Amino acid sequence: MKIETVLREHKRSITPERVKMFDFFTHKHLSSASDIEQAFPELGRASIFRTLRLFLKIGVIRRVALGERGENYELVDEDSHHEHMKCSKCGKVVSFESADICQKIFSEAQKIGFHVTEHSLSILGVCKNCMT
Amino acid sequence: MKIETVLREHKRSITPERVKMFDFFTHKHLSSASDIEQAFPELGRASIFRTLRLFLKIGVIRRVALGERGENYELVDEDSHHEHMKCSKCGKVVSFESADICQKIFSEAQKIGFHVTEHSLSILGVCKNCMT
DNA sequence: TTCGTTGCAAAGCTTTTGCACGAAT
DNA sequence: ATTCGTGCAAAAGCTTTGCAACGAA
Repeated sequence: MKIETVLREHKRSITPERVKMFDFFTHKHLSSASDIEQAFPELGRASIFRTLRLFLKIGVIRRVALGERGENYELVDEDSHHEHMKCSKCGKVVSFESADICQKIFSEAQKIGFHVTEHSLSILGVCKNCMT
Repeated sequence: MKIETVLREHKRSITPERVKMFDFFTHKHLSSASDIEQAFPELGRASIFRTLRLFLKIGVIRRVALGERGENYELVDEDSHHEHMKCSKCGKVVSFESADICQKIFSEAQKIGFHVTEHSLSILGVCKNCMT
């Protein structure tokens, strides 16, 4: 996915700030606003939040809830659905394929008469290492 | 479930503030800190947050993510697992049984070597009425 | 040139902390 | 009597907004 193309499709300007943030997500898969702020101190905080909102809106990233203050985001991957599990001791995050959970959610939504636009599974626990 | 018993089991004082908050959850199932603050203006904000944290810790309530600023909480129901779907137009929240999703999560966690302590599924969408 | 986007600073919310007073055990 | 919990006020963390200046189209 080329961010330039997506921005053009949505009639939004291609700016160095947006390209920087997009590139950041391609190498740090799960990031928060403050991760980005630390990585690019020259970016204004407001622009970071505005760009995150834009990326959400045009479907470039999605929110990932992990039971914390402050949201996390990751690039949307069209053809692979996964969710995250976070160790509340060491902070490690593990992802796993979740196509079947996705499917379950959609079928449940259909029963109720809901059109799902966004979903996120937040799992906290303790990893093998931290179980002592 | 009697809150007095649970508090006693955990060697915590039984106070009118804690009882009030517990009772509030029994009739308004999904609530945020500010819902409680509005319902009981006489309670200090700090005590509300402290009590929420206590209730979380002793397993009386659980966090419910709904893609918003500010957390929501609900009473833990030992023998029925459900999750929530929220309409982003009208704000309506619908819950649905999710025993099978729960099971899937636990089996996935086992594979990875994780012990799940808390999980929450956040689903946003558009309900039948709002689909125009 | 025009309109969208940025950075800064200030404001807004939600949540936490320190401390003295008051209540529960 | 002692310990635990409360309220207040202040601080801290995260996110949004207003506005003037700047850069993309």
